Amino acid sequence: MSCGQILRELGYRLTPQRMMVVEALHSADKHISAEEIYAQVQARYPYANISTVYRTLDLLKELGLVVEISMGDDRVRFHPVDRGHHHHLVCRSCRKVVDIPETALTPLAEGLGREYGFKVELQHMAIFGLCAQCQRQAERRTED
Amino acid sequence: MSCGQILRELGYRLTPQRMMVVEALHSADKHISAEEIYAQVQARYPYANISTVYRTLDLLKELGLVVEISMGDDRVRFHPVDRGHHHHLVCRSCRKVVDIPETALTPLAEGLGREYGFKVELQHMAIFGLCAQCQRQAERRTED
DNA sequence: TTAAATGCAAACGCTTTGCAATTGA
DNA sequence: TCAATTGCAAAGCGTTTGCATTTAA
Repeated sequence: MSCGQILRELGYRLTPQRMMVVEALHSADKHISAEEIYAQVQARYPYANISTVYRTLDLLKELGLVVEISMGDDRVRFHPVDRGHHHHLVCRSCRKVVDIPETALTPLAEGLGREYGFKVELQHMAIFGLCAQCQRQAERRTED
Repeated sequence: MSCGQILRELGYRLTPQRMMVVEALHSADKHISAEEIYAQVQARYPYANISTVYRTLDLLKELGLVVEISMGDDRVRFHPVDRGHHHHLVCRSCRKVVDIPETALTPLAEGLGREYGFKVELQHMAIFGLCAQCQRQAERRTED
């Protein structure tokens, strides 16, 4: 069932603005920020307002249809959950993001569950560090 | 060697303001935000300014003496590295933070290094999810 | 003595909010 | 019809910046 249908079924109005936000979320091949969604919506409907975008995203988050993730910069990004789960290796140096499968973290999640009773949120996790390329650059600088 | 000594040795001025920021960082038993540091500094020296706190934190970060970590709320927190490394299980529901040893993440880090050439930043990582207590509450709500 | 550091005030960028006008069901 | 939703404008919040003044070395 689509996000739009779910909204209507739960008694929320399916406004054009909400539809456009949902479509922008689904059209994105990568995680998308509120401002990027707003830009897409505004291109189709110039009177659209960014506060509506934020309010729609809040609603979708509340309903569990969308997850929010921080990639280390200050703007938060969004992703529809029906796209499947995966995680992200975020390079602190070049900001490149590599996606990794959900399974890469299941052993960790199981371990933390066993040890601490903590249920790791396995929807979208960002792991920060240095990518291979930036590691090599860092080594070169150290050698000089 | 203390942060203060290191600063001076690298040619930076050891001002009272910088000393107070460093002391606030070390006095905190948990990770501390810029505003919390500012509050402590201001209590001792009322003319202190929060921009000086931010500038000092930037410097300490640059020198690798302090790490920055986001616990999911919008304000970033800080921790002196000489306190040792560890990680955090942050409950998205009650915001409680449980510290776990660095070793809890080494298998994951080794795996990601092997598979993707990615060097996980093992200084301070925040892992989001649900604590045991909030899991039970969530279950109870579902049963009703 | 003087470059580095501070205090101040203003700006910044993202996000939220109050309120009157609009609109989906 | 009428509560839910929107657009607008303004504020909120943590953080950053430009600049004149002060200060550690």
